[in-house]
Amino acid sequence: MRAPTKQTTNRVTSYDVAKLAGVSQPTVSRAFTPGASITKDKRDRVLAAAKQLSYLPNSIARSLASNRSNIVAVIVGDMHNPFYAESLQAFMMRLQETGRHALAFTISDGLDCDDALMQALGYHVDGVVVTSAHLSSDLISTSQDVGIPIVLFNRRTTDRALASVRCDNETGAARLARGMCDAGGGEFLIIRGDPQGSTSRDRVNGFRSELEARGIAPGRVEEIDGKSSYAGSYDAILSRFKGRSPSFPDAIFAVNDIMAIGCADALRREFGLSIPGDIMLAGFDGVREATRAPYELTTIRQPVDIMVEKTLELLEGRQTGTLDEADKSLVVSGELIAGKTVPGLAAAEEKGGSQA
Amino acid sequence: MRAPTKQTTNRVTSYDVAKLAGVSQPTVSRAFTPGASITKDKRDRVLAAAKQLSYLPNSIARSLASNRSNIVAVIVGDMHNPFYAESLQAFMMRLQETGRHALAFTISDGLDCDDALMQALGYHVDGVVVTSAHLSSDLISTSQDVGIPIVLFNRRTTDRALASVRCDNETGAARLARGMCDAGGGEFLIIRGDPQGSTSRDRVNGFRSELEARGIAPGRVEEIDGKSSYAGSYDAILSRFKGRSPSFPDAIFAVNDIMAIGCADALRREFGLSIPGDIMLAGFDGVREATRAPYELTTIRQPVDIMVEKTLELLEGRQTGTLDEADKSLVVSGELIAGKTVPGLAAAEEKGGSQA
DNA sequence: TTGTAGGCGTTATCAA
DNA sequence: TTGATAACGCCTACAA
Repeated sequence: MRAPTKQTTNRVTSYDVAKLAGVSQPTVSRAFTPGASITKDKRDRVLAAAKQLSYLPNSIARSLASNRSNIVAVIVGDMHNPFYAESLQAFMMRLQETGRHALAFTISDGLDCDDALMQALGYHVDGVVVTSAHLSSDLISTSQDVGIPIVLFNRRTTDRALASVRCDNETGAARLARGMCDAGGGEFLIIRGDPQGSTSRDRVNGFRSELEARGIAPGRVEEIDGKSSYAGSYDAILSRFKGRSPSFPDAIFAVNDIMAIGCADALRREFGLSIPGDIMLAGFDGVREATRAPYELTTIRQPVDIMVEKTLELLEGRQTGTLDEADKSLVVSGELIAGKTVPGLAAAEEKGGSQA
Repeated sequence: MRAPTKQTTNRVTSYDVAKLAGVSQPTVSRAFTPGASITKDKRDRVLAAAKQLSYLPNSIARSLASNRSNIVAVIVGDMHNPFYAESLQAFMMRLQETGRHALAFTISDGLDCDDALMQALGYHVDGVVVTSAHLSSDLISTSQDVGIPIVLFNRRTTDRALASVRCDNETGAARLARGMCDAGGGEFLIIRGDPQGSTSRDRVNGFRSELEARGIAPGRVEEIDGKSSYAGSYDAILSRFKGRSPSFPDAIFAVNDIMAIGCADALRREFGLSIPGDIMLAGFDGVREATRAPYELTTIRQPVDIMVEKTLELLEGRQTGTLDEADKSLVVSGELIAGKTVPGLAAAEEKGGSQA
């Protein structure tokens, strides 16, 4: 019951529609442009013809002509970390809501962040969001030559002025440290993530600073590498405490939730410990998984939706909020999720502050 | 220290490079085309000039001219289900490895699958992968007019001949039913997913058929709706067994892992049950989370990498494996992950079969 | 192997 | 408001 279009396979263009509707080609273009000056009558005629021919405006051609792709590249590091899966999801949704789309890249063995950025730039995307990993200075300057804005998400960089959006990692981690001290922590273990990444570093620093401020000697704070992943954290805990007669710390701070989850599973499964009965635990990110029954993790929730919104605003040059002058980063504050893995925190929150 | 390019902001084209390198524009094009006929000397000169100007070939223009976008749209339903996050990850990786990229769409309140497909078609992508949700027949025929191939992933459709790749859901579910019967199951509960979706239906049917074949009366198999999500499943279990003096089944089959996980958490947390001590549990998909310490779920692993590979082959018209004539679907078999939530299965697997 | 000429389907500019 | 015409940046013949 479809119209007897002449083309055998595909490729209906605005000219075909124009001919059928009895208008010029640019008029067809206008009919598909919201807010263009065109009479309702013509627009209707064009749309009818378009429907009849199964015409769809070619976004590729539009991009070329308008020099705007409506595509934002999103480079995401580790999709196995639910925080990044959630973030990608949030970017997709927000972009779609505003008529744009996400060209998604993942970092893997074969493709590092520079490669991904390079390829993204080739599409002349409207912007690039980098959620993880390192960018070489070379690539950054290339992107500036090409005129494509980049914003780092949940990362910052000191060596170069590159816009970024992140959570207040230091303060959040300090809040957790305070809670753990209040709950009686004396010996601490930190499971760090990527030592190269600013996020892990900032959280570790925030945590340690607060401990020092509380009079905890640095010697009572150990640090191990959880490789930013569930398995990395699980294995790190296992190999750290296996064999010797284990002497566990009072409290563990995993630099992100997925490592906290891996840590919790390891502590229970491998050592039969209970949380927080035997040992306190806190994470960071506030992913869904962390709130589930086996964990109910004490953590700091990153406000992903807000961060995504801010990131896209920065890409567009719009800019709400105050940029940190030093490093061009926009910092939003995290929300303490009391959870149940640090005793006393929930009550403290209700009273609106620390019970120091 | 960069070259004194004349343009103020951006927009270096192949003509600029050609001029600097002293060649024609198509030669520049060839220099960036693997396997094009060009002397090494010229290629080197072009590449040097390109680097000096920070030139990047414009993929958009290339798409328009060559009528090949190297972009595949991936429409993903629920990113909160780790199976889909994993699948998207796998698609991104495979596409990147072959010089293509994923334009990612997510289904949400504001954008249904038809909308997403429509927008994807507008980009004249090389193909569309649909991992979830319904497509209207209208849109499908439109896509055929436009000549863009669509492949369903983990879905099939009966009403129209649309290519699809899926796991052998019936056989997998039947395998689980067999294991549960062997382990002494007599009363069953099925937590189904989207009743509209073929995947849930197929698994339910496969499970029920096997039970019947084993002589389990249909009246001993109950079915509830878990809404394909963790929370949906958790709540379904909660409201099904709360209040009345609970009479639990022997075995629960959740149609996917994320629901099985929600079910496990609910059974333990809300009712203090142990798995498989008090009740057996099986899932489907084989996501990472299901293998973790708190769950060690008995499930069927979908071979995501293979399915992704097959899906992309179908998009390209290449086609290994045998298409089911009836519904154009390519079916791969799942792998039983014995886990620990159905007793005896691990042993049975070692012996290479059912112990019927 | 290389260069010339034309076209991909749209938006942008400018008259009418 | 509408239509002619010229970009947008590249690829694909075709000819040299």
